[in-house]
Parts: sequence; C-alpha cells; structure tokens
Amino acid sequence: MSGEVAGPSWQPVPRARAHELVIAAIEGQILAGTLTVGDPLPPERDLAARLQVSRAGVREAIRVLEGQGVVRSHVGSGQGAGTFIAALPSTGLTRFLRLHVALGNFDLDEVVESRVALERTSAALTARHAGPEDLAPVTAALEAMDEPAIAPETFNLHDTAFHVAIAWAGGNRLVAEMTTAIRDSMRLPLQAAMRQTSDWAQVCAELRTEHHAIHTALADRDADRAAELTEAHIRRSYAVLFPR
Amino acid sequence: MSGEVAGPSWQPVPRARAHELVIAAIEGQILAGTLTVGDPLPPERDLAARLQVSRAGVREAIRVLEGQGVVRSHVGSGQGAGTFIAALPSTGLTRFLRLHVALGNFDLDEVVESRVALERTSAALTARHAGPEDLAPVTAALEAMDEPAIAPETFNLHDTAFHVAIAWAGGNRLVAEMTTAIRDSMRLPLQAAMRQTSDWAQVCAELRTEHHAIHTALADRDADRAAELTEAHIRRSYAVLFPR
DNA sequence: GGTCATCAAGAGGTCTGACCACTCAGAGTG
DNA sequence: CACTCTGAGTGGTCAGACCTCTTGATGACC
Repeated sequence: MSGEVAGPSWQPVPRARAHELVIAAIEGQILAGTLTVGDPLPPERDLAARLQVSRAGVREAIRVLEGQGVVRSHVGSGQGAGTFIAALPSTGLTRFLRLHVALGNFDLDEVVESRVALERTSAALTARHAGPEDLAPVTAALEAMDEPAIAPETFNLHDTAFHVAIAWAGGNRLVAEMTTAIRDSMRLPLQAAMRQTSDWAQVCAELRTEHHAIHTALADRDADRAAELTEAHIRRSYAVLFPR
Repeated sequence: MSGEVAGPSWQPVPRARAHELVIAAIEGQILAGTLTVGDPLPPERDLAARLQVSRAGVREAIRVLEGQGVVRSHVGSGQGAGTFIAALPSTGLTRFLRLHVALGNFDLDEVVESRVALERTSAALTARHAGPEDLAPVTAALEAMDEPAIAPETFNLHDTAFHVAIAWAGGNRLVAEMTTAIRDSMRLPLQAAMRQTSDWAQVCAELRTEHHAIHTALADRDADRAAELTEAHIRRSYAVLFPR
C-alpha cells in the first residue's frame, strides 16, 4: 500500500485462466497456419498433459471454440473420432445474435439498418453474379410463399428461406452468414408480430408482391433495382409489422 | 436391421450433451425475458444441482456463453461475485471473425465487400446523426495519423481507431460491433501488408488524403458523399495493399 | 467510539481419478 | 469369404476435494 505515488506504472497482469491459455494455444496454431480446416486436435488427455492443465480446462476451451464453430468433436475411436478444426460459422453466429437481440443489446432499428446494409449488398451481388441455377432455391421459396391462405408460421419460414437464399446466391459467405444469423435471430419476433397483425391476408399479399418484384429484378440482373427494392421491402415490412 | 422398409419415419433424436442442456436452460430464460442484463446466475453448484448435471457441465455451458459475451464471471464473495448476464458482444465477435478469417472460411474479397456494406452505412449514419462532439474520437484518430514519418504499425492502429470511431459515432451498435470485429480481424493481415509495401510514404500519403476527405464529408453532414468516399477508400486500400 | 486487523463464508478456478458410451479396426470364427 | 466379437481409444460425465479470491462481520485495540 505504499508505492502508489509516482511509482513505476504497474500494468495489471492478466492472470489468465487455464482454459484461456488453452484457447490461446489453439488460436496461435490457427493464426500461424499450422492448424487448418480438417486437422485433428490431439486427444483431450494428451493436450492436457502437454499444456500442463487439467482435462477439464482443455474441455472448457474446446467448448468455447465449438461454440464459435471453430471446432467439432466426435466420440468413438479410429478414423473420424476426436476433435477437428471445422468451418461452421453459422452455429456460433446465430446463437450470438439471437441472444444479444433478446437481451436488448441491439434494438429493432439497429437490426433493420444492418439488414438493409447487408441485404442490399447480397441483392446486388446476386443480380450481378448469379445464374438461373443459383436462383433455384430463391425461386422455390418464392413459390412456396404463394400458397393460398398460408399460415403466418409457414410463410415466415419460407420468407426466411427466401432472403437467406438470396444472400447465399450472391457468393459472399461472410455477408451470407451475417444475413442468415440476423434473419434467423429475428424469426421468432417476426413470427409473433405476424400473428398479431390485424389484417394478415393484406400484409401477406403486399409481402408477396414485393418478393416477386425483387425476384424479377434479380432474374433481369438489374443490381441497382434489386438493391433498391430489397431496401424498400425490408423497411416497409418492419414498418407494417412493428407499428409504433 | 429389419424395419428399414417403409417403417414409420424415425427422426433422429438429438442426444444433447449435458452442457447443451444447460445452455438451452439459460438461453430459454433469456429469450423468455426472465433473465436480463445485470441479473446473476445461481452459483454453479446450485445450478448443477437444480438441473441435475455435474458442475463440470454447468461450467462448460458458462464458458460457451462467456465466449459469446453473454455472461461474465467474477470470483470472490458477496456483492459482485458470481456469474452475471452481461452485454459484451465485442469479445465474442472479434475472436469469431479473427479465427474464421484465419481459417480461410472468408477470403479477402468477401471481407472487403462486407466492410464496404457496413461502413457505407456507418458513414451515412454518422453524417446524418453525429454532432461535432460525437466526431471527436474520429478527429483525434485522424490527427494521430498525420504524424510525419509514422511507422506502419502505429498508423495501422490509428487507422483502425478511425474507422471504428466512425462506426460507433453512427449510433448503430450492431453495425458498429460487426465493423469493429471485421476491422480488428484484419489488423494483423493489414499490418503485414503495410510492412511489405515498397513505397510506404506514398501509400501513407494517399490514405491520409482519403481519410481527410471522409472526415470533411462527415463534418459537412453529406451522407452520400461520405458513403461514396468510404467505399472508394476501402476498395483502393485493399487494391494497393494486396496487389494480385 | 472509531479504526484496523483478522477470520469465516461463499463464490469461482483447478485438479484428480474414475467410469460410461460410443465407434472402429482387427482378430477370431463359422 | 462373410460375419461376429472384442479390445482399445475417444469424447462425455461425474463426484469430490482443494485452492484462491473477495467480501462482510467480528472483535481487539487505540
């Protein structure tokens, strides 16, 4: 309690926990390129022994990385068993957004603005680069929504599929992952809003029309129009479904 | 091995692991709204007893949620000790992107396109909504980069700060978080590229000019110009620093 | 009465060692 | 040759002990 006055600046030492050291070790190998997609991690017991931590610490680290979609574990023996570097970004990102949206860390306006930014890009990319075969899932979702007297739940499902399919057709995986995660995190809130809508048939009809217009723009390879229509569609949807 | 032919469709049962059940339990409380930011979780031992799993399972679940920035643990006793619902989206998102970029799940073009989409939006939002006081950190980063004969590492640091500050000045936390995470995940690759540039002084001067132009557009509250300049700046930077 | 050292309690952090469940490879068997 | 069985190695789970940290109460001392 004495050296506070003008002493040498003591920077707080991190005091890392065991599992954080393990994460850092694995992350280091990944960033260094010595561990790439498909590679196996050593067995938990080995890793624990090598890093001088308990197996519990190793397992906690693996859980965190698994939660981020970086790693994937399989029980069993021989070929295929063990923990491997994976490429499953969706798993982690979706839960991440779902929880933080639910916690109110991001409110509706922010989500809408983000969706607009990402999906404008998706739409433009898809219009420019996607051929008819890439548009097949988009078309399929579009037609599924044309079912007469469709229930909000079903519609919402295909609606999600429609937007997600456009995102992936654009060929940009990062944009697509973020779009998927955001749209997915909004599925339940959107569904609740749809169920509370007074005139569902009317709303449904409008959404259908807008979807068809977007689809046409994509098929016409008109990037600007597709982007504009997508932005208008998203903004209008939220305005209708979440009136203030 | 007999009932395969036209038997009743057996859907695979999930076989969830213990920690996943714990996550689901906590996530359920969050989605239901009974657990919000600042609330404490029961002590690990209690939670384990209530959910009928071992403490290890509870700890693995908490680690996953901590990795996503949903929860935060503090040792000790009394007020302030324990595990709490938190709102730290950055922590998780940054590592997520850093690792997946390193793993090559997202390549450079995809990252650039995403940055353009997000930062165009940030720039426009900032130009529209931010007052001079919100622009202070942007200005500070700008001036820090004007230091003559600045080292690439230092420049890169302030460059990151500049773009991140714009993102936050826009007032959209989701866009800002994603922008921060992406920019941060590119810091090391960018730094490496800057160090390898043949004519650093020249590149540096160009980047400075573009930054100043963006700053002026923001101060002028010209959203369209700010967005256009930002897009051009990002695309040009990558074209110069990562020539093919 | 105030101030300070001390200590107990309660929280997370760690480790150990055991056992279970699953899966594959290969030995053994008809 | 085909099938079955078994062993071994992997992650999954658990129980229990102990450590460290932090707080708040206790009580001695001034």
